[in-house]
Amino acid sequence: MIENDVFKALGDPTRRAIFEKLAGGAMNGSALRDGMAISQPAMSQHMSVLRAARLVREERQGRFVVYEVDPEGLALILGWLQKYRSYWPGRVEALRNMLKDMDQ
Amino acid sequence: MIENDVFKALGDPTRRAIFEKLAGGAMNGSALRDGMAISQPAMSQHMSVLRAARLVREERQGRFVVYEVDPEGLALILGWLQKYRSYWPGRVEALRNMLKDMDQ
DNA sequence: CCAACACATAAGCGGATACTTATGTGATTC
DNA sequence: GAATCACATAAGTATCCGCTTATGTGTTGG
Repeated sequence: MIENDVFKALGDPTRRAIFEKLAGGAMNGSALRDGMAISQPAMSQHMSVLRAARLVREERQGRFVVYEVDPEGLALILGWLQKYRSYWPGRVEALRNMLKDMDQ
Repeated sequence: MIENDVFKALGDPTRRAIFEKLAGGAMNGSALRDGMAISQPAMSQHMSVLRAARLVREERQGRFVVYEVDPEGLALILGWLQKYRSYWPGRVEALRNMLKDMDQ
């Protein structure tokens, strides 16, 4: 149940911070790590969780592994949210219209 | 950090099932419970988590507590997703397919 | 009143989770 | 080819989570 993995992955503030940083541009683990008070194994484990949730994908480049946002995970959340579209509040009306545009 | 609460709340399949059932219409705890193999205290605890995440709100009616979807929680997720909307477009196709699946 | 009902809270338990230190694997550079 | 670097994996630990049973709180109706 990958839907579960996405929500669980994002249910941790450290992983959301990592994801947000990655959304600014692809980078390797060391680059991700600096500025963050997190050990190398911890980062590696978080990346593994994010990858399983399809929020992040990776590509090996020499001795580096470059991580980048995988849109698939976001699409999973969007798909889940679609089921409850009728409850979306007026404040996100613009967002709803945007999805409508994308839908056709 | 309420954003954390939303993702954590949805990172449990039982709670997503409860939420989905509630999305079909407001109801009390006992009504929620039947058809689900879940004890009364467990349900009460789940409702507490969902309420804290602003995914559900409640209203006491006599000796019943009627629960209903609180759009605020969904808005929080949408708000979070919006930060990464530049990653959405490539996935419209997947979203459409997901919608198609859900339609049947 | 009090019995029945709807729900919340307390306490305890097993498994999951996020971290740590130590070590392994693979690639690069000198 | 040895040292170094980037990352993964192993193993241990403390905390968190979701469940259970038992009990408490508040409401309704006989």
